[in-house]
Amino acid sequence: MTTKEKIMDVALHMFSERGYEAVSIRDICGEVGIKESTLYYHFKNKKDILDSLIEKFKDHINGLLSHIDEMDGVPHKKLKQRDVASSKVLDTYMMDSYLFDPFCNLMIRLMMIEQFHNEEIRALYEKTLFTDPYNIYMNVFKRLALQGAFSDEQAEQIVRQYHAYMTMLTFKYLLNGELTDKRKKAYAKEVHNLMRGISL
Amino acid sequence: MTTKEKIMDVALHMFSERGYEAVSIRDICGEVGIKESTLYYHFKNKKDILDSLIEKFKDHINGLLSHIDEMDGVPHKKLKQRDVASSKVLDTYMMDSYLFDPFCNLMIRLMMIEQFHNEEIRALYEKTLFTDPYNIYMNVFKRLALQGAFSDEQAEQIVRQYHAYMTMLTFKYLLNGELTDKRKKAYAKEVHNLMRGISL
Amino acid sequence: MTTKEKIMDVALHMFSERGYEAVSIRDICGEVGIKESTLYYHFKNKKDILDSLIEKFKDHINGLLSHIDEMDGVPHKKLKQRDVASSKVLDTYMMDSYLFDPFCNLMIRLMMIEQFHNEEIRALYEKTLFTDPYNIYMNVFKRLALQGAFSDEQAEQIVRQYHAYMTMLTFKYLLNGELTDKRKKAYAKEVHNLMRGISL
Amino acid sequence: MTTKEKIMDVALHMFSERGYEAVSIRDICGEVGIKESTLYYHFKNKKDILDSLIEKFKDHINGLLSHIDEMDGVPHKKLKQRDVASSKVLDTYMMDSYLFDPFCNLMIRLMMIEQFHNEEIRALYEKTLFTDPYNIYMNVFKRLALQGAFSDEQAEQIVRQYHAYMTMLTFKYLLNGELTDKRKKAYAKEVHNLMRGISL
DNA sequence: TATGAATGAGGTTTCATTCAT
DNA sequence: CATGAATGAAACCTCATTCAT
Repeated sequence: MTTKEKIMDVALHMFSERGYEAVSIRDICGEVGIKESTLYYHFKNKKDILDSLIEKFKDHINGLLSHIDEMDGVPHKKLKQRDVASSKVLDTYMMDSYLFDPFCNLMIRLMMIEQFHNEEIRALYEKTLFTDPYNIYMNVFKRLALQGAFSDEQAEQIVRQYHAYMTMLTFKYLLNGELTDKRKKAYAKEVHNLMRGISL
Repeated sequence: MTTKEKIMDVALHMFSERGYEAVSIRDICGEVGIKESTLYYHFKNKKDILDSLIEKFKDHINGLLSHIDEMDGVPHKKLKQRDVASSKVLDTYMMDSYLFDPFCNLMIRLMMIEQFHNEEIRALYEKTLFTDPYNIYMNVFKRLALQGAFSDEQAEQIVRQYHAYMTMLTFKYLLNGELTDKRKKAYAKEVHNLMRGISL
Repeated sequence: MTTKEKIMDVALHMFSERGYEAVSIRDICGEVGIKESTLYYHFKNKKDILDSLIEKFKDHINGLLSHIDEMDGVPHKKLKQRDVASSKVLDTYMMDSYLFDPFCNLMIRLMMIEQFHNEEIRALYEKTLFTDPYNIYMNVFKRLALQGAFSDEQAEQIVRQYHAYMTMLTFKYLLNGELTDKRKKAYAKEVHNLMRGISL
Repeated sequence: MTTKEKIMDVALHMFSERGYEAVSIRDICGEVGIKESTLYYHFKNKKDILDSLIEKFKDHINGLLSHIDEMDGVPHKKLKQRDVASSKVLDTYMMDSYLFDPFCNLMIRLMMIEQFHNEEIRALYEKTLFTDPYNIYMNVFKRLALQGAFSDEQAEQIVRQYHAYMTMLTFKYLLNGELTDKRKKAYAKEVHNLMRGISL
C-alpha cells in the first residue's frame, strides 16, 4: 500500500466511526505514521481526502453495476421460489461485493453520518442504499419471471417485500457496531428466513 | 421557552445535522443569542447538553410506552385486515407522537450519527428503532389475533413484514433530508400501500 | 491603555517595520504579553487588526483636516516671505500633528510597504502623502496671497516648489530609519533652508 | 532565459509586490513551473535569491555610474537653461536606464519595502534614491556652470530644486501602482514643466 | 442570570528545506 | 537538472472552559 492509499484507508475507518469533522488530521497521521506536513504532499486539504474516498466509492459502485449489466444476457436455469434469494447476482454482488465488502460498508456508514449536511453525499446515499438496490432486485426478479417462476405482477410484489427486508436488515445488522462475521451470518440467515415468508 | 430550553433546542438541531463534535459551543450560543460564558451557567459542560437531550428523549419514549401499555386493557372492536394499519396505536403513537414528532425525529438522526462511537447511544438507537417498535407491533397484532382477525402464527408473519416495511420506509423518508409534510405524507402513503400487499 | 489598544500599538510598530505578512500573531502577542487565543477575543482575525489601524488613521486624518478647515476663516496677520514656512497650519498640523506624529509616521511607513498589493491602502497612501498635503499647501498660500504677500500666480509656483521639497524631505528623513528627534530637526532645518531658496 | 534567470525574474516581481517574507518558495516555483526541490539546485536558500538580486542591482548601478563617469570629459555644447532637463545624462541615464528601467524600478520598490528592517538594504536604498542622484545632478549642473550657463552658486540652488522635484515625482509616479507608459509620460511631462519654474 | 476577558490545547495548513533517485 | 517524498517549525485560528464581576 502506498502512503496515499494508507491515508485513505485510515481516514475511512476514522471518518466512518466518528464522522468527518470529529477526526483530525493529527489523528489520521498518527495512525498512518507520518507527519502532518507529509499528508499535505498527498492531499490538497482535509476535504480532498473525503472527496477522493467518494470518488473511489463511485468507481467501485459503477464497476459492480456494469458487472451486473453484463450478466443480463446470461440465462438462469429455471428457479424455484426458494432459490431466489441465492441468485448469483444477489449473493455475489449485493452481499459479497457490496454490503459485506469492508470498503463499501464503511463508506455507507460514512455517508449515513455525513448525509445530513452534505447534499452530494445525501444523493449518493439515497442512490446506493435505496434506488440502486431496488432497481437491481427488480431486474433480477423480472428476469426470473420471464422464466416462468411467477407472474410479472407477482414479481413486483416480491421485489417490494424483498427490498424492505434487505434494507431493514442492512440497517439492523450491517450498519451497527463492528462488521463481524457473526453479524454477516445473522444478516444472511434472517434474509433467507424472511424469503421463505414471501408469499406469491 | 427558557434559555435552557432554547439552548437544548438549538443544540439538538445542530447536533442532528452536523454531529456532536462538529458543533461548537460558539455555534450554539451564536444562534441562541447568548455569550459562551452564559451557557456554563445552565450546563456543566458540552457533554452535559448531549446528556440532557438523551435524558429528555428517554423520558419522552417512556411516556409513550406507558401510554401504549395503558391501552393494553382497552378492547379494540373487531378489526378487518385493512384496518390494521390504521390501528390507533400505530397511527397515534408510532407515527404522530414518535416518527413524525420533530423532537424524536431529530434525536433519532443524532443517534444515527453518534451510535458509531458511543456505546450508550448505540444501545438506545437499537432499542428505539428496532427492538421497541418490533415489540409494539407484536403486541398490537397479537391482540388483534385474539379478536380472531387472524391466527397467532399469521400475526407473527405479519409483524415481520410490517416491521420491515416500517423500518425501511423510516430510513427512506424520515431520516433523510428535512422532515417536511411532503415526506411524511409519502411515508404514510407507502405504509398503507404496502399493508395491502401483506398477505395472510 | 486597554489590551485592545496595546495590541494595535504593538501591531503598528511591527507592521511598519517588517510589513503585515512578515509579522506573526505570535510576535504581537509575545510583545503585548498575552496568549494568542486572547488576541482573537479582541480581533476577528489578523486582517481585522490592520483594518482597525487603517480606520483609526482615517479618523485621525479627518480630524486634522476639519481642524484646518475651521481655521480657514481666521485671518493671518500680514506675513513676510520668510514667515511662510512657519505658518501655524504648516507647522502645527502638517508637522507636529502629522509628519512628526508617531502614530501617523508609522502608518505612513506601513502604507508605503503595503500599497504595492493592496488597492485600498494605495489610494489612502496617495491621498495622505500627495493629494491632501498639496491641497493644504495650496489653501494656505492662496490665503497668504490674499493678504498681499504675493500674487496668486506666484502662490501656485511656490506651492509646487514647497510641495516638492516637503515630499522629498519626508521620504528622505521621516520615512527612513527610526524617527528620532535628530531626524526631525534635520528635516525642519532643511525645510526652512529650502524655503529661503523659493523665489517669488 | 535560463531557469536561474527565470527564478530571479519571477522572484523580483513577487518580492517587489508583496515583500520578501510574504512570498513563498512555492509561489515562485509555481509561477516558474518547477518543483520546489529544483529551486535548491540553483540557489542555496531563499535568502540567496534576494542576495543575488541585490548583487545584480549593484552591478547594474555601478555600470551606469561608470558610464556617466566616462562622459565627464566629454564637453557639452553650450546649453541654455531650457535644455538642462533634456541633458543626455539626465534623460538617458537617470530616466531610460534607471528610473524607467523595469528591473531597477522593481528593485527600488523591493528596497522601499525591505529597507525598514534590513540595514544593508536601507543603505543601498538611500544611496541609489537620494545620494547618487544628488551627486549626479550636481556633477551635471556644475559642468554646465563651467560653460557659463549660470554661476556655481546658482548651480547648487538649481540642483536642490531639481533633486526635490525628481524625487517627489519619482515617488508619486514611478513607485506607485504599475509602471505603465502612461505613468512614465506623466512623470516626464511634470519634470519638464517644473524645470521651467526653476528660477536662476 | 449574564458577561468580558482570558487561556491551554489543539485544529488545519503552509513554510523552507533535505535527500535519495 | 529535475523530481517525489518527507519533515520540523511555525503560521493562523477555533476549541471548550474558567473566573471575576
